[in-house]
Amino acid sequence: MLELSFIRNNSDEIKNTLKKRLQNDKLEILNSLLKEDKKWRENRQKADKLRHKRNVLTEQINRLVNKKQNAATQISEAKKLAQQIKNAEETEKKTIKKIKPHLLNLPNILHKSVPTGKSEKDNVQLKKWGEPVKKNKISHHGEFAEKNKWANFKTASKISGAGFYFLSKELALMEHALIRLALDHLISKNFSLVNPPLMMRKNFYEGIVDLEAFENVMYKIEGSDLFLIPTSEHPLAAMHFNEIINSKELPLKYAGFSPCFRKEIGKHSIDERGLFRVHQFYKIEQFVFCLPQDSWKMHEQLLQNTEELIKKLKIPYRVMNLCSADVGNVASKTFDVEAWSPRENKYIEIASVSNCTDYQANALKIRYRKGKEKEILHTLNATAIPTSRTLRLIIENFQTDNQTIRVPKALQEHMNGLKEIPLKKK
RNA sequence: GCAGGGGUGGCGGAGUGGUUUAACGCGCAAGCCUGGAAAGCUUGUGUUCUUCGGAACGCGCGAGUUCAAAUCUCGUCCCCUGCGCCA
Repeated sequence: MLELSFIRNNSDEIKNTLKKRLQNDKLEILNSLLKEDKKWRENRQKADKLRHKRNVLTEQINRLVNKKQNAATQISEAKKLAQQIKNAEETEKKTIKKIKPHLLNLPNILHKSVPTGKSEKDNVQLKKWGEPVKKNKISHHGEFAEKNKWANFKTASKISGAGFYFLSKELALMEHALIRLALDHLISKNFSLVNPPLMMRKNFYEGIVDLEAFENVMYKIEGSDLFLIPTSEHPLAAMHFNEIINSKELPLKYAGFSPCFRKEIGKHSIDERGLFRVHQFYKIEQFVFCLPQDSWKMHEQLLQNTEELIKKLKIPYRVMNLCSADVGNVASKTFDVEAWSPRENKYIEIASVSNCTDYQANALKIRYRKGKEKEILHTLNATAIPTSRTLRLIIENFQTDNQTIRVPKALQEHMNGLKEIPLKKK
């Protein structure tokens, strides 16, 4: 959520961002917001004056009552004020109610290094790593997993629906290995590990998540205002809600671990037989609170951490600088890390690294203290490893001709030393 | 789930309808002092609006009573204690 005072003084910058993001329809929201804000401030002054009058009268009454003198005149005068104040306050409330949704609708300001573009096709490739191998004969990862009894999509979809899966045996073990690999890596970089709540109240998502997520992405718990988390990013952000953090303690670096629950209604369909677009997966997330002047450097560092992990897995990847139309509303700039899929002969999205600047922290009132100053700090989030997609890419990239998978070296120590799965029968 | 107690600034903690409308302490910051530091002293330290004089709001959150609410009433969330239930 943008700061109201920022919006007042920087409407041109916001207009510019809206145009770049292809959200011209929101120009009206901005105008209406500025209008309502002006109205609110005018009404505020009117109400303040009335309340001041009442306070003066109250003080007089107070003095008279203490001296045991008659205050009837003042009391009746104050009574007359009551209705006027009530009216003014009601107008105030109404205006605020109009302003709030507008605030939630405006996206974060794009960083100047974000390329202008119209769709994901305009994302700019920053770097490439590894040798993408084209393979003609490669099994579909889902079928391959089913054949080895590592996954059961049929039964899962019967009992839970499409987009769910049972994982078993070596593949289930590999999921744990991936989690452990990511956690160890982040802990070695001084991140502190957090297992957050898996459900969170609606008001803590407001202003830190895209509005559409409530409808399209998040599962609501019936009979309460709790939502299942689509990523540990959200409870990690909310963890320091309404706090003032001493600048000496910054940056705060967290490694969040949780299952992620997503409805994903929208442009993309759910995988019938696969581990790519699913309703549930595990994710290790990097989340950072830092000083505003440090956030862009931190953004690069988080990307580097994510890259290091994929390099450890030896999966070829490339890094994309998302263009203006593709950066999410909450972020100011986002890198996507895309890993190579030999089956599809293309790179597919596996991680996302965002600097949300003060957008989330403003909504959650997370500030830092530096001398006398108190300011909103910056938040960043980045995928370390998402399990299901990574498992798919391992199955595809390390399939051998004799229908086994080489276990990436970095995972072997977390898989009882297994070098290849399934074990060949002698 | 039931009963009782509670929620006050960055923290601890006063205040139980009306005396400048959050005392006092700690922490933090700036200044003085110092060769430098510590200690000490002084000042500052909730939010918003403002015509920069001030003003309004603020005691978990939301309603209400009253001329006036941290204080009274109702709802709600959370914490503590005890009992119950449970993996």
